[in-house]
Amino acid sequence: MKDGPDIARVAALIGDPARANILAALMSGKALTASELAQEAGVQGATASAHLAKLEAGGLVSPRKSGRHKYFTLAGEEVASVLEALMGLAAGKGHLRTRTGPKDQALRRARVCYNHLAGEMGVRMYRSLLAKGVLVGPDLEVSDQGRAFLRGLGLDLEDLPKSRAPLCKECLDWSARESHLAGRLGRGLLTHFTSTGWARRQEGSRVVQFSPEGLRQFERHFGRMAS
Amino acid sequence: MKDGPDIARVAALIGDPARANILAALMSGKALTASELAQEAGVQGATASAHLAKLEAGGLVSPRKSGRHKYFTLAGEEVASVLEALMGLAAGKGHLRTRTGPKDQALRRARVCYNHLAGEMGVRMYRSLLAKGVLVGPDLEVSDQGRAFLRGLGLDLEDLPKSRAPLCKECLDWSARESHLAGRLGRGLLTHFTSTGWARRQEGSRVVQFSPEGLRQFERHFGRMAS
DNA sequence: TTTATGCTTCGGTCTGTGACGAACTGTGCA
DNA sequence: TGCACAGTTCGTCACAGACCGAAGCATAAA
Repeated sequence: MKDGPDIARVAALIGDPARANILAALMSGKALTASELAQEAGVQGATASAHLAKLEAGGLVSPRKSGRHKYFTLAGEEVASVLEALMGLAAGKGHLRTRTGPKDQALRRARVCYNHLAGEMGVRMYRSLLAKGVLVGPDLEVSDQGRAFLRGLGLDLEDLPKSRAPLCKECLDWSARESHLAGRLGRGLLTHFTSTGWARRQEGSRVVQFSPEGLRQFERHFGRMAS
Repeated sequence: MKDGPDIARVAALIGDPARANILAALMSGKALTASELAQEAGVQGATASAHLAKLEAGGLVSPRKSGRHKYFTLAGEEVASVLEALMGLAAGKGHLRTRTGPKDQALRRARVCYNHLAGEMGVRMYRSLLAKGVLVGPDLEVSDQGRAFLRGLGLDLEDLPKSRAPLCKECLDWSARESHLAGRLGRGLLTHFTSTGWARRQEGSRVVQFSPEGLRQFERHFGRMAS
């Protein structure tokens, strides 16, 4: 039964603790330099460099040189998806790295997944968009009324950066075990929330913090959050 | 940034070639004995036993003793999902284990994913079910007209084995890069296809072979397949 | 230029772990 | 009762690869 793609290579790449830490750090969606990643991973620069070379060769991260710095990002949404799915498995088995604390609570509620909103609030938003008929069909197209709804939020689809990446894509959530919205629209919504001041990214973590006013607005458009 | 679950442990578990082969073999959905898995993985019995113990401790496979045999299956749909997602990544990077041959073609067209239908035909079926309104809403509930449609196929929801597992669940396809249907209904549909003789499982592989009549029926209900 | 900094390459050490054969346990069949 | 077979346990071995410090290149600032 040696059908199909070589799964072990990719998994082994993710399977090293240092590399896993690097990838987890990159899940924030930010581009980080080699030395920042070395610190995140808890290893020396030389070691991190070797790890990053492997990740790059394996197509999991993309480098971008800028001056004497080298910035790394995840290679794409698909990589982020797999990482979230793996977190789902690990969390389900109770292999939590840290005991569930207040920070963990915040992570479950709202966090950045690569470049879009995840956690309970991300799931809530996704379900609401489907229920309202903003996203329709198997391909998650934006309906006409959906465009109107988004404009009501202050977001115009035409303003989104154009690229070959799909407009809408679903991504499985490790904490809520349900899908949330990724893709260009997912990214657009998150940046919209932060740029309007409804939410802000917590420094050095993936937590997304909503302001009281931002939460009120969020609930007005997407329905009430439990508790 | 040591947030979240311990992803490295699970990934390392999958990252060993022998274990990856074992898991890939179990993706057929069949329960296999320790020695069969040893052969699949290409290692001696003792080695396989050690690997299986680790996989079991990690919660990726579930054992079931029967006489002097010990059968293993994947621990659940979620595990299968992650494996498919990993295959997607690996395939996308061109890390194909084998050069694309006729068998690979057949795998892309229709194959078993744990216990349900995947590949182009699985994706086609899933999209058709959504378009027809058989499955509705963010939770993929079966509508009333959906029940009628399924009865027309000869499948009664009441006949499905009851369990706590969700009725409908989506699973990402590595070859088509779109979702297909998992969950109890996904399983029910595949077994329905095989029990009516529309399709049969190819021995020792994950390929699903549709008979001419079966293909005709499939297309009548779910729309025409390309080429 | 010189100096400082970020990253990579090189050489060397060391731990982890995957591999095997052989011996042991337990179940089923004759 | 004895044999055959499935699976596990144990001891040993060997290799891969993770890690570090120091030296080597770059690029940017002084």
